[in-house]
Amino acid sequence: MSGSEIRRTMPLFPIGIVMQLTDLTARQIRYYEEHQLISPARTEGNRRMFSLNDIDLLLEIKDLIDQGVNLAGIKQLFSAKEKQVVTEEMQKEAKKVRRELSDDELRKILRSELTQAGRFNRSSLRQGDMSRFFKS
Amino acid sequence: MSGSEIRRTMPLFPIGIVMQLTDLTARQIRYYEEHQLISPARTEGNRRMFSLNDIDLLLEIKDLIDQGVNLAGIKQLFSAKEKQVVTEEMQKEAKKVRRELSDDELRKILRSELTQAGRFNRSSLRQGDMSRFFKS
DNA sequence: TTTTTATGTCATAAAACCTAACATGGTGTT
DNA sequence: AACACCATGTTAGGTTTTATGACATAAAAA
Repeated sequence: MSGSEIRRTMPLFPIGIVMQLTDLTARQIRYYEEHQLISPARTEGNRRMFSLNDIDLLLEIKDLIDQGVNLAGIKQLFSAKEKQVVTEEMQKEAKKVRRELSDDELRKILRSELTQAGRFNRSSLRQGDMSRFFKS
Repeated sequence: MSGSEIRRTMPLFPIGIVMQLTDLTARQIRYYEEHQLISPARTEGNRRMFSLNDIDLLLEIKDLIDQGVNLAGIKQLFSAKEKQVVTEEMQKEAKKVRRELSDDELRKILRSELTQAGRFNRSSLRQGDMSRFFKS
């Protein structure tokens, strides 16, 4: 493991490249940032730098706009998705905890989970997948 | 398969990012280009844009320089590697052809290959592998 | 010692990007 | 119809980043 790893969150691309990759105009990209659908990093000199995740988000935004969803709607969908991620993590954590519980306690938890079911929207957006970008 | 695929050869990164990723100075990168170890693409406005492959090459150059190899040597190594790639393709092709040959002809070919063995340097450079960059 | 190699540094010019402001075609409301 | 708002286009003026070319220099090679 070298020290120079890049994450999907690492800011790599200037806006010009992102324009090509997403087929959005600079105006659109900046507008979406202004409305907090994305938050690209900035260089010391204040230039936007986008990560792979940012590009995924922009592609999702584009899809949704093509489907007639307005920015307010997209914002809602995004925050719903965040919630979903949170609940997924909660579920994992719950599983961990369960293993350390007695069967008795486990039954209690299961019962309470069942009575609270359906709290969150379970439908998922198309997951951003950069694999279509990186062919060898 | 969408129309917006990115290949390892697709010019994506400006020199500033490449500097961070490779820990080389702009001067070094330009010098290596001047001596034809890399050939990054150019924008309409004449700015260098680097692909993932370019970055791999730069990292290999850096490694070799750290090991005391000079630019002339690196150039040789690179063209040797190209040759190797070619021979690999030749070998594949040869395999294909062999399947269409009679056992008799096959024996002839094998004999001639054996008598000509060791023509090319078989040692391989560390293959550039961007997987260290793209962690999820 | 002289030359070559690899890199640093500086000056100048241009490309790419920034923000801010105003313009405009739809869409929805009164 | 008149108005307002949304999403985007366009233009202007300023800053950052990159390009090239020239000169400087330490280390290695000749």
